[in-house]
Amino acid sequence: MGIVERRLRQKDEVRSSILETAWQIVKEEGWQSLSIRKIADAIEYSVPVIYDHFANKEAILLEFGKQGFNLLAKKLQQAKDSTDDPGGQLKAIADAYWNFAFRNKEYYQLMFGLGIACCEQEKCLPELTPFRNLVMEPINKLITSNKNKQINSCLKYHTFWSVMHGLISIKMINNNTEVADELNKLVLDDAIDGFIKNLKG
Amino acid sequence: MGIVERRLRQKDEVRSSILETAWQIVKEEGWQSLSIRKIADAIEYSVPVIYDHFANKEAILLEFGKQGFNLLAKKLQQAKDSTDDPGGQLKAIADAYWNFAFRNKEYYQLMFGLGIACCEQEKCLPELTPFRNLVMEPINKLITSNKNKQINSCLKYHTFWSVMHGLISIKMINNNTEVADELNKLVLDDAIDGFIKNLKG
DNA sequence: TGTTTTACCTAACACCGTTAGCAAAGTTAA
DNA sequence: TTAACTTTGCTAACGGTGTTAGGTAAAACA
Repeated sequence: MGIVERRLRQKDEVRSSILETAWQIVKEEGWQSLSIRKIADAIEYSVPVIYDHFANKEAILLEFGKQGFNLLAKKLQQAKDSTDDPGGQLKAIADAYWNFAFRNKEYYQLMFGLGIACCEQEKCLPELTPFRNLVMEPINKLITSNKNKQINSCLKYHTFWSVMHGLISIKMINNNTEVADELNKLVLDDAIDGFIKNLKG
Repeated sequence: MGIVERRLRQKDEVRSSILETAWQIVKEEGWQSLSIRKIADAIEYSVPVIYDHFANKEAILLEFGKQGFNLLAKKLQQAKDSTDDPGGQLKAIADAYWNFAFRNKEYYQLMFGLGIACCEQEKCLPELTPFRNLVMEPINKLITSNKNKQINSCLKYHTFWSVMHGLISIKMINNNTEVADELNKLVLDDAIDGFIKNLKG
């Protein structure tokens, strides 16, 4: 009897509509003004229904954080697959990371915004491992083709990531004030070029 | 007649005690749990009194943001004054910036935390100009002693700052998980070394 | 001493996240 | 078909938030 299945399906539909609606609110008003009551209003259910699907508000934000990490991983994979040259791969990855951040500002802020749901706990860090492996491989290749093999690749991975995040954060903070958009692209290229040059020795 | 002066003095004392109390709460419970009512309770005044001194809660946070920028500027100035060698100056500045961030975590998060009072508006950016000038000078010196003088120093300043911020943010997000503390220092040195090497050409 | 300004408070408004408890509907078994 | 049970969804509340309107009592001034 498919009754129980239909029920599960219906429950899943409510869950989905919660996420969809929440995401729409985040996109339109920013995640700071997302509220349980707004979601409930929009999906035309009462407030407590939402708590049948999510433990609390943070769990909803966390869901988006995970979505973001998965989407990012996909984009970075595609970037890496676009070429075989390790240096080119790093450049492509950096570019894809950059584009992801600004084409999905809401995701990025949710994923890395200080003080918010995701990434403060260790829980959600597993989603980062694909990223790590992705970046680590070309770095390792560049190092092995280098004279000075004493370089710590884990350290280099960390540097790469931090540099990326820094460039993006500062641009997001400055928003459209002060620094022109083309300049920001130059800053990215500059930093990544320097990083790769440094890797090659 | 000093009556009006005494009054102003008393009013200033209340203002100061608001800021002191607020800062204590921020240090003890984090800025996310700072509330007007908590401040009012602690200073033993009613809630609306606080609005005689600050337009709203954000204005209080903004005040701390400004304090933070001024303190940072002082620390960086000291760092720069510690040596005459431009490369050494950049290193010292980077070190001081790093230390400031982690010794004054609350300040740093208030200054750069996405979605919070400071630095989303253009208003508070003036406080950043000392930092800019400070970093720009040694960068310019390094460039002029370089063969390839086509390098844009404004771009380099921006890169320097972004890299710094990225390293710090990622460490703050990861907190004490995953990456050891000594490694983080290495990452900083690595990135800044690479940056300076790149500058020298 | 009466008038005006200032300081301060109570009480409210409109939100927020979260939960207890109840009513209605749907499902199952006798 | 009826009775028992489970699920679903609601109302209403609790305790919290930022913010403000309006009134009172004290202080300063004429």
